[in-house]
Amino acid sequence: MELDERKSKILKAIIQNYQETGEPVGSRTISKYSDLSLSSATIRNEMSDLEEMGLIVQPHTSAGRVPTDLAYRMYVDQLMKEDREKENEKAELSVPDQKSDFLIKRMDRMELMLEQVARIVADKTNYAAMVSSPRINQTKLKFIQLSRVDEYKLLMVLVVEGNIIRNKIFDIHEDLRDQDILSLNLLLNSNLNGLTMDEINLGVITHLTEQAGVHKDIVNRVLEEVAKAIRPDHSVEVYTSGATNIFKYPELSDNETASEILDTFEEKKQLAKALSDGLKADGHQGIRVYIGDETPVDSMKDCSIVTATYELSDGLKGTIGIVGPKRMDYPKVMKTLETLMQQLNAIFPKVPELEKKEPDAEGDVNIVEPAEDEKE
Amino acid sequence: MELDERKSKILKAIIQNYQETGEPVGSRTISKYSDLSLSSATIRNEMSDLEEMGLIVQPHTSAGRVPTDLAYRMYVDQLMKEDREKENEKAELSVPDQKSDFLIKRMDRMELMLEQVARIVADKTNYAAMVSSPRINQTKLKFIQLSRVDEYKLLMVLVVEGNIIRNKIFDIHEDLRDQDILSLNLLLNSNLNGLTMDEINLGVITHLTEQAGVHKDIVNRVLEEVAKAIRPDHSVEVYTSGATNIFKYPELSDNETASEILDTFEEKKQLAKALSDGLKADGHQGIRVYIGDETPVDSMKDCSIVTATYELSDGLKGTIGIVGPKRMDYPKVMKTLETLMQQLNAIFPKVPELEKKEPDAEGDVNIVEPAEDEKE
DNA sequence: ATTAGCACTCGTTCTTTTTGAGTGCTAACA
DNA sequence: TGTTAGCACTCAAAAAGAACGAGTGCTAAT
Repeated sequence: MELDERKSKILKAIIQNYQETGEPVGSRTISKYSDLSLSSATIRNEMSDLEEMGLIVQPHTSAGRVPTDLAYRMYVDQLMKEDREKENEKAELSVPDQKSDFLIKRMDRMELMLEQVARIVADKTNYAAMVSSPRINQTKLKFIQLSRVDEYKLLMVLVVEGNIIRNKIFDIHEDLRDQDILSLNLLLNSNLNGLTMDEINLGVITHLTEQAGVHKDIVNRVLEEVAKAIRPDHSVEVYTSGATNIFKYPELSDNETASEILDTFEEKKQLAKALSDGLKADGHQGIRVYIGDETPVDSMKDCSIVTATYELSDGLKGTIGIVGPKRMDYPKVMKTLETLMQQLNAIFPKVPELEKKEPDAEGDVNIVEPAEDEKE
Repeated sequence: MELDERKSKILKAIIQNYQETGEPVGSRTISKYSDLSLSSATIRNEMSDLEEMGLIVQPHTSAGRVPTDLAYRMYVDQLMKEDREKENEKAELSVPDQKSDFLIKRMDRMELMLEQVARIVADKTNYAAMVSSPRINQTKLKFIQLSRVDEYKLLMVLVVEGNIIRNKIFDIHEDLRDQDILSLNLLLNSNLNGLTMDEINLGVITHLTEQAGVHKDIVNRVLEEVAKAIRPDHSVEVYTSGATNIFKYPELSDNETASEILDTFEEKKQLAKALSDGLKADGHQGIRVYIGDETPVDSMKDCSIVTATYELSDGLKGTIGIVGPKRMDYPKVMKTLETLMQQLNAIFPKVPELEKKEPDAEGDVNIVEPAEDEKE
């Protein structure tokens, strides 16, 4: 059977109506709701066809129709598109940044900012939001330094490309003069700086340990940490917000389902997996839509997930995702994500290296500066 | 009216039965359940008295009785105590530590460890758990260092007592020779190390800025960060786990209530407030119980909260809390928290300063070392 | 003081009835 | 040939009613 113009319109009307009400939608409703003026009887005939095509089903005889996953897929891939040009109701969500910070107090850490982004998206859309911290793909070591903290403790500071900082405190049991520390620093910096994971090969390592002499175990421990710091797929944090929004959708808020979904949100590992999925293949403009069974997470078979990939200046890529009922407002969600991406890109311009900062009097914040102690 | 021996027993029986079943408990049940062999009629008379005393109520005529908040209060304060000596079913929960780390992979950060503690407690009790990171009361600055990262960026590393590390990257717009950095470091360390918040007074500050000469704005920015790092009541993280456990208790799992509670768990600020409450006045062994309306959080009027204060070696104090229905198993929960405290204390012994670490070959972990970049 | 007995209450559960939204089909119409 | 009015039919959900039974309070006997 053919999905002609009229059938499309009817299907779209059904989807949109169902999106709003959450109730199965009947022929009479469409007859009035849509602009094509047809009697309910005609609509019924068309609906019958649509059902045969597997695009809608009725929960029981004498109920209205509900779109199937297939219909949503079709909606997202085709039907929706046509409207999207017109629809220009400026999605005015404000990403917290340094300049217009009326929404946010201080955003001096990436972590806070991602949390805020999640919150804003969740508030704006009324769905649940999740954001994965960017993961680094191939990072250069930029700076390394050892310093003595007290008699038995050595502090190591690593800075990698993107100004991500990593600290580690070592206990030392051996004698170590300040002079030794100095030369170790020199040794490490001159040999390691600017190198990527791959470039630190056995040659470099043996050279280092040889040079280190008696302190070679310190060098080894340093190398271990370096490896951790620049390892490509080092684990990813996930920030979430608005998980309880699912209670706004009856089809998700029976205890069984809700509990499972919320569990997943608490146990962020699975979310991380779902989000990193989107990183691999960039669909249309980096936005991907998973409908029902397509979702990579078991507990969300009754949901849809929309993800988008963001990229910060240093090539740090992360994903932001929205979880809602299958009847979610796809156009709105996708629009939201799109403008969000644009804004993020505007804030973090893709200047290859050494982007010059405009010197603004006070507290000009380092955008990528996640490393701090765990407080505040 | 007098709460005699028998009434106590009956009340206790009611509470315990209700704790298990969640259903109003009737006279017949008690007549059989409790060891005092009395007919249901007698129990009924006593119950009538208990109701008059405000210790139990019936949801409606012809229903069993349910304990009031007052009854729980009495139970926690008195009734329960008697049994607690006998009850020695060793609460075997294993705090993740370095030695017995079968439960945990790597605990090289406080953050991870607190998360794990929350998880374990939640799993063990079947209630929701929350843990606040320790807050520092009066901290000394231990170490400070500036280093150049690249032409326009200066990295500052602070270490404060307890080996908490804080990083900050400054943009610099002025000329700064390596020699200048060295002397700045010298200047800062010799003047600030070992000082607490209070001791860094105007005298010290003016002396510093004077000495700094042209670089006095750098010093100012450093001081600003120092202030943040050692500020006494710097904000507190809260780790939670098992929030969805509330679905196990029907009285909490209608959508309205559940949604509110879960919201509170997502919005951790309120939890932080509730937890910090316990820090102030140490009740019996640091364990406090809030029943129903006593809870400091509005959305948890239908819950009870049990909190305990833990203290790590460096005088870092935090709170761990358990949220459950008012009919929670108080003895079990309190027991759990008690043994947990003991274990934490065992792992972090209260040696005043410079606790000697047993040198174990590899990766001897710094217990208090929260500061790292946001990954892993 | 305790208890057996009994009438009474009232939420829960099960069954029945009613309602109405929605369908499919047919026959008439343009 | 496509559209529509009309009508019988279905079935979930809502409303109404009946039966149940857990639990109570009271009284009278022990």
